[in-house]
Amino acid sequence: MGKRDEQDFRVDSETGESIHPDLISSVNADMPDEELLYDLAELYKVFGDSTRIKILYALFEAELCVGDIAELLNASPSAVSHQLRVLKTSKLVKFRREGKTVYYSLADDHVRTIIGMGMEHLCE
Amino acid sequence: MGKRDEQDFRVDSETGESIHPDLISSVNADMPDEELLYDLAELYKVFGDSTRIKILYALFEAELCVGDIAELLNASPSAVSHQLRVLKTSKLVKFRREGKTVYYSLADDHVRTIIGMGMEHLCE
DNA sequence: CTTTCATTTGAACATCTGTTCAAATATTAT
DNA sequence: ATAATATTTGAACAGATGTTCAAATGAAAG
Repeated sequence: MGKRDEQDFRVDSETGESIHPDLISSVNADMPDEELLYDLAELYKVFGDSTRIKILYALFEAELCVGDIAELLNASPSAVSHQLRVLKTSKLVKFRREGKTVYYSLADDHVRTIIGMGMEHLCE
Repeated sequence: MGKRDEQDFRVDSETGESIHPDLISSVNADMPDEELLYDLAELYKVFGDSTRIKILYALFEAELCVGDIAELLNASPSAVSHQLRVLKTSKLVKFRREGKTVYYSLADDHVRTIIGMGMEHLCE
């Protein structure tokens, strides 16, 4: 985190004016809050790892426990658990415990829709 | 790139069986190709940076040149250009040259839809 | 052809990320 | 209690990522 407050760039050396000042103002007016855009990027960051995408895709089909997911992805239970924590934090998956076993499933249908959109963009 | 071929985990020390073998097979059968899932993650990775999200959002409103975007985001033209290259590579933006100036715009409406989905997930 | 402006490029650097490994926790059975 | 199994956790490490800076390119004007 933390890469704000740089400086002012692109101020014309003579006049102090930018190329399209009006356009900039009008676009700027319609930009969502810095924080919202930051959170949005954070959300997509979660989808931006193939291990996590595989986990989500696996959960499309069924509720699964950590060990099953690990075997399915050919990954270590530890690695899977670490990533499940990320997905949990982003409220993309939910879980329930049954004895020693913890079962994970998709939190809601947004995940399907978001991934579906991505697939559409890729497959055309 | 490159983190395949680890080992086999989770093979029961005695029997050599996993907890839910049938489930694993059936889920595995419906999983898309490794490569497709990888590309999907790569696509989302592009959305997973606040600078790039801001650029895309700015382009929702209008076609803009590099300098304008830089001023809008309070970032250096160089940083913006680097990120525009990433967006170009992912076919999310297109550009045209007019004299010294290069104008960028959204490649298609998928970008809007994908970002819209993310916003929906956040704002509920 | 030299200058100027807009953009791009490449290398360097600091930061972030995901996996591994070992150890800890949780739950059930003996 | 002790053992066994499933999962979680934390530290360490390697690799990826985004910004900066300086230098290069492209295009129009003098």
